[in-house]
Amino acid sequence: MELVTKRPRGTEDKLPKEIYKWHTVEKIAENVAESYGCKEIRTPTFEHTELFLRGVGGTTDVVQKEMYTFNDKKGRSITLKPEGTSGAVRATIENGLLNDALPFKTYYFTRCFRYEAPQSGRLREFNQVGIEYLGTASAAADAEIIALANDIITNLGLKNIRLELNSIGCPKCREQYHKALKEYYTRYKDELCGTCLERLERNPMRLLDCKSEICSSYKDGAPMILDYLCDDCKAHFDSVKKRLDALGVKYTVNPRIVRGLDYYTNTVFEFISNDIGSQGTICGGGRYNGLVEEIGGAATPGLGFAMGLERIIMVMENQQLDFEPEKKCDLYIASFDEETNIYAMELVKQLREYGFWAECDISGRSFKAQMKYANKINAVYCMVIGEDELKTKSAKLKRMSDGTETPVTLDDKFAQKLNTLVMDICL
RNA sequence: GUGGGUGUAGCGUAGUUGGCUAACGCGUCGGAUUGUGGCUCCGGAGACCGUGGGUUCGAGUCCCAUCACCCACCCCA
Repeated sequence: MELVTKRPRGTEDKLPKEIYKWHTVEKIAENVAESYGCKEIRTPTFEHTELFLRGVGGTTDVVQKEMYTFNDKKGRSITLKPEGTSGAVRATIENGLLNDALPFKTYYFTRCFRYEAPQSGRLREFNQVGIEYLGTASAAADAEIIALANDIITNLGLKNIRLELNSIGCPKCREQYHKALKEYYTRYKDELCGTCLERLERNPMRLLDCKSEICSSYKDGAPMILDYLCDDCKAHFDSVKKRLDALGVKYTVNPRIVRGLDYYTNTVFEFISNDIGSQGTICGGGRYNGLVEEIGGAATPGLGFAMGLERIIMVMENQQLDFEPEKKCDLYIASFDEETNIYAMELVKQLREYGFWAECDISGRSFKAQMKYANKINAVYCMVIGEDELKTKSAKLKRMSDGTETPVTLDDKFAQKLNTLVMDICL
């Protein structure tokens, strides 16, 4: 068959046979987030482009060349979320959630879209779980949210993950730092690329993640933000570190972590794996004290992180970690003709009401083919309904693993009987 | 955006210096004397050889383009 068109570049189909991996990861992330008091929020897949221009920042790579932006039928500029924070924060402000008890803690699962060159661990549409805390400026919150991320990683069983930490200061120390950066880079002004000349004026920190060969070659000698932190920011960073020590969360300070989104202030961090190739960051986040105000809310501090679900699953696969196993069919009921098949359907319906995974033939297959099918789908039990069983309302439950049979009466206690048998197998 | 590698049925592969109806394994569907699966045996379906051009009497095999995937740079989740 010739397909009209294939799946777009950089996208993935998550197939039924591997979906249990996703369920495993999502469940653990959700449980941990809720144990910290986070409630789920669901926001639109697309937003007005303006949100990301303001939130993420007009000089970032994400905004400048990676967004899926288009005009809708009324000519509005719409953008598919390139990241989760902006939308979540917009929604909390718009719905007045910051008027309730603070801090406001929330989590979400979302798809993100970035037009990039796909490679291992980098897709154009990818999934992440995000956490956001709004309304607390305390270093305790920084430590708690990093611990939260760490807990998810630990509960998933991930090994060899390192946490890198940095502080990029507040607007006050940023001012000093920008001045130093500007001074440094102005020396090479003649060699810088066009966008960097613009960055030099508008946002000198973005010079540090330019990909052009010449600009990036000056990165190593550039001044580092840690040396320009004001007293408050230094104290904040020290407190975060102290608290992480107390919580037993191991980290290394990496002064080069800057993060590609403009909204970050103070603490920034990344959890990194070496097991999945060069795109090893499985979690990234930090504090963003200016974001709420930037997109139109009352000045409110905030912080958060996002984990890349595809990358986490890759790590788990490479480390051969356990996922919650797939469910199996509890009972398959085979039959012979229309009459017995209809009775089988009735029984299956009852069992499903009890929460069992029960199946019978819906393809008009021969009895033998039905048995083969039961075997193929890994049914735990199977039962045959023929003329006799129909007449006597009794049958045998056959355990497929070893063939042992248990006689049962097909009355209203049948489901309970099956339940005890299924439970026995689990033990 | 820049390099390198790859593209044959659902999956994994073979296809010799270009030559006849493109092969094999797994999977799938069916069958092996009428009510019991897994093993074995037999059979069926399923591929315009990524796509489009070109060279040639003739191309899965050669050339060009294009698309996609993989890996890396970079950046990030």
